[in-house]
Amino acid sequence: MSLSKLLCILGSTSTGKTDVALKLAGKFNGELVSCDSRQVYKGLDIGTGKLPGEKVSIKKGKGFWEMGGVKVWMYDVAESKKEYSVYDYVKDANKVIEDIAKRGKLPIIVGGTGLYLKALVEGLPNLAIPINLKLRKQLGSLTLLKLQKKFQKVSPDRWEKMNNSDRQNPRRLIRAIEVTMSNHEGDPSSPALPAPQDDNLGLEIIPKLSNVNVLKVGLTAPREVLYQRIDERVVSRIKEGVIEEAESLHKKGLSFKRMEQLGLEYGILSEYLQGNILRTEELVKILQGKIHGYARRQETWFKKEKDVYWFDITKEGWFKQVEKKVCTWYYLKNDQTN
RNA sequence: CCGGAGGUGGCAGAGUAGUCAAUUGCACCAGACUGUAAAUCUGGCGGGUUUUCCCUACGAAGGUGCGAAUCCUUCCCUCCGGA
Repeated sequence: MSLSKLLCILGSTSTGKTDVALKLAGKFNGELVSCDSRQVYKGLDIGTGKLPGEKVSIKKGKGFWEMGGVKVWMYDVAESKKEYSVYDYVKDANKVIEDIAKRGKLPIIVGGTGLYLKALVEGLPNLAIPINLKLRKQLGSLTLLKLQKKFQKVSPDRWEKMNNSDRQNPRRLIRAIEVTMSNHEGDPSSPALPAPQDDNLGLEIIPKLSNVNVLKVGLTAPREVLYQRIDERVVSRIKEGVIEEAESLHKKGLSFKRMEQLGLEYGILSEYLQGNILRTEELVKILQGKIHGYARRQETWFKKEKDVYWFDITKEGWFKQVEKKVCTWYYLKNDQTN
């Protein structure tokens, strides 16, 4: 792969990642690659914050959006009715990144979805084990207790290693069973194979980004500031027409059930459109609270992310420092690892 | 001014004499997370250096009682109806 450098801008929602990425793209000849589990869907625009905070011209090209002359990829790559998972994301994003690099541009990943970012940059061992719809449907009707029993039976050793929170998480249990069953080659009664710690099944299909010089720039703000920004953004998005956006998505055939799966704005908006929330004042409050929680979850995930250069966006001169950091990294020869 | 309803922890809202520091939801705090990740799940959430321990708490002040958020009295306040 001709790829050599990769810039990641990460951080929780409403820290202004896209704006920063756009500016850096202008300076360092880059193109953006969105790493967001919801921006991949067509039609979810206002609610997922596809549009930058600062005013720039927007054109839609083939497979990308163009903002102020900068290409932005991985928007609108999936239909909102269909499920699109990390697996799809890693596959598609890899192609996009490779293509950007081939054209001699700097790929800039703009990420709010920690799992996707991790999968893309570091790889995810079990990614190649596909979803087994039949099995999921079957397991989906079981109670928590039955799921636990089933998993204990199918893979006692992995059960032992599982933490308490995951043991009570039906979704995780189902996937764990799915992974184990696939290792047993569909026969749960056959002897268990070693836990797929390091299997590289997926690596042939999904190349991990190896030998790449990655710079991770993280954006943060104190809680109160973050919450305030979120609160303001909720209000302005309603003005921009998220409600109408959700409404038209539903008219075009997106079921309320599916909207709920999409979470946050769309999940709550679907409640609103169904009349379960009456006043928009209340809608705003609920949205704000939910997004605070989301931001918190993102923070706890990103806290563990290694080698991140963090910048507090409330500190004087933070952007200059970001630029400086990126600049020295960008012009550094690749063999002089930093 | 009269009649009716009511004042519970940040909010909403249970409890209506002992098992209540007080169900629950939200918010908030901390955390997990190898294919739904804006998802899903776990723990905490009056104060006191761990505590089967103490203190302060259910509008305020008194009272009854072994014991009150829960009963009685007065007061303050809120809401609805009548004037």
